[in-house]
Amino acid sequence: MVSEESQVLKLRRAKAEELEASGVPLFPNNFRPEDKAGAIKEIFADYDQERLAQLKATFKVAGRLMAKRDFGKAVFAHIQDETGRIQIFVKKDELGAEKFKLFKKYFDLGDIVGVEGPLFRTKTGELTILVKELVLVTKAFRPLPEKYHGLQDVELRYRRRYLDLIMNERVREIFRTRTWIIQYLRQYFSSQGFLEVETPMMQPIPGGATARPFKTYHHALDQELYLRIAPELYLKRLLVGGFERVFELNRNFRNEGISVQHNPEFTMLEFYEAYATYEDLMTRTEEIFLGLAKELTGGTKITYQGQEIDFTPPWPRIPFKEALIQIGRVPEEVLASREKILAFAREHEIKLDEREQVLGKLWAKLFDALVEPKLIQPTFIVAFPVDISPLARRNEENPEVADRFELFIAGREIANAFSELNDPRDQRQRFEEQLKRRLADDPEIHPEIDEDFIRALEYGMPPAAGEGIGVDRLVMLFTDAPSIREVILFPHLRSER
RNA sequence: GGGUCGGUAACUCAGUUGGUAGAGUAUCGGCCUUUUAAGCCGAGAGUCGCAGGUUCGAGUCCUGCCCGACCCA
Repeated sequence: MVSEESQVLKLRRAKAEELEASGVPLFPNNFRPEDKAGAIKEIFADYDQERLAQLKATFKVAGRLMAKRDFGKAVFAHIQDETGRIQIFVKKDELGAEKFKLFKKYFDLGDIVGVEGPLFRTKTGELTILVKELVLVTKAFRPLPEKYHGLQDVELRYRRRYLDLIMNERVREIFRTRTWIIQYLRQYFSSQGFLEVETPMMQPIPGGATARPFKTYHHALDQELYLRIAPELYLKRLLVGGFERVFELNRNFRNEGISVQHNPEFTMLEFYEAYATYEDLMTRTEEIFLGLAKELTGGTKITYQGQEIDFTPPWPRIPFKEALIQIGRVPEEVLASREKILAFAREHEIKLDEREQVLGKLWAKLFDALVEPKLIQPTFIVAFPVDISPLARRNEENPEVADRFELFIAGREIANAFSELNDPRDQRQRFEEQLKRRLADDPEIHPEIDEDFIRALEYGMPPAAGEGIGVDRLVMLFTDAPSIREVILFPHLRSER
C-alpha cells in the first residue's frame, strides 16, 4: 500500500523511536499481569475506601491505555484488558519524577501498559489502582479512534475488526456470545450421544444442497474440487457406516450473493439421528432453542429487532400448502396450475422466473414472498413438496409430500430438516430428475450424480432424520444483530484499493 | 445486476445560491495532584473516494468509475 503516513503517524513513530533510543524497549515481553480489571472490580465492588486501605495487597494489571486525564503532577487514566476497564491514578510523588515524566511525554492512548499498585477509591467513588510501578508493554504507532463516538464507520469496523473490538464493548460481547452458543450446541449434542465428526470441505461432487459452489483445483491429483455447499451426503455415509448419531458444526461455502443474511462462508450445524423421524427433530429443535433462551436470558423470550419472540413449546406446525393458503392468502385453486401461479404472481408483483417448470419451486417463490416474512414466532412449516426436497423421505400417506420441516423465526429460515430418504432406487430417480432440470437450466454446469452416495445407500442406511441449523442466523437472533456481518468476525468485503 | 443513500483531517461530523476547507476528539507546546466526554491558553494537521467535464472559479453542478450501507433481483 502507498504510504498513508499522516503528520500524526510520523510524529508518533518519531516519538516512539526517541523513547527506544533512550533505552526503553517498545515491545518487551517480560511483564506478567496477575490480575484482571473485571475481576478486581467484581471482588472489591462493595469495599469502601477504609476497607481498601487495610488491604496489604497490590495488583498487577496489563491493559491498553484508553483515556488519559492530565492534572500536571498527577494523571488519571483508564486501561482496558480482556475483562474490561479499570482506572489508574499515576502520581508524580508515588511513581518518581523520572518515570512520571516519561509517562507523560511518551505513553500514548492505544499503548499497552503494565501497572502495579494498591487499590483505592476516589472522591467520586471509582475503584482505582494507585500506580507504584508502570511499564510500557507494547507501543502503538497508530492513534485510536475518537474516545467518545468510537469507531462508527461500518466499512472500517469490518475491515479493521481489531479496532472495532478495541473500541466497542458491544461487539466483544456479541462474539463472546457466539462462542458461547457454539459451545452450548457442542455440549448439547455430545451429551445426547452424538459423535462430532469432520467431513470433507473439498469435494469432487458438491452435493447436499442446491447452490453454486466455489471451484478449486488440486495439482497433485490433477482434479477439480469444490468447496462444500453442505456436508449432508458425507454425514449420511456415516450413518451407513454405523455411527447412529453424528453431527458436524463447521463452515459451508456458497458462491452466491452477499446480503444481511448471506455470507459466502457461513457456519452450519448438521446432525443426523438414526431411528428417528422429522417429528422427533421438531421436539429436539424446540428443546435446543428453549435451552439457549433460558441460558442466555433466564426466560423463554428474547427481543429481536424490537419484536418479542417466545420460544415456549410447542410451536405451531403448519403444512406448506396450508401456510400458502391461510397465511399467504393464496387462493387454493391458484396453486393447482403453473399458469395460474404465474398470473397470480404478476398480479401481486411477485418476481419469479416465468420459465420455471417445477410446480414446487413456484410454490416456494410464493411462500418466500407471502408467508416467510409473516412467520415471526417460531413456526415449523411441514409437508414440503417432494420435487423441492430431493433428499427427503416421502410421506407414507401422501407420496407427493416429503416428511420435512423448515423452522422460521423472525421472518427467516433458521433450520431445515427431514426424515432421510434411504431407498437407493428412489434416491437415484430423484437425482436424475434434478440433473435433467439443472442441465436444462444452465448447460454451463456439469452436474454429476454422486454414485458413491447411492452405492452407500445400497448397503443400507438405517432410517434416520437429519437437520441443518444456520448457526450465524441463530447467533443473530440471540444477539439481536440486524446483519450477518455483525456476527462474523471477518465478513467478506471487496478488497481495499 | 437494478434502485436509494453515503465516502471531507487519525476518529466523529459540519460545509449556505459555485467564491481562499471548518468544529470537536486525538496530536504537539504551556498551566493544573481526586478527574472521568476533566478544564484553561496556544499551535500544527486535508489528493474533499478516483478520473474527466462545465465554469473566470468546483467539496458543492454534470458524466464515468471505485468502496460501503440498505432495499430489490
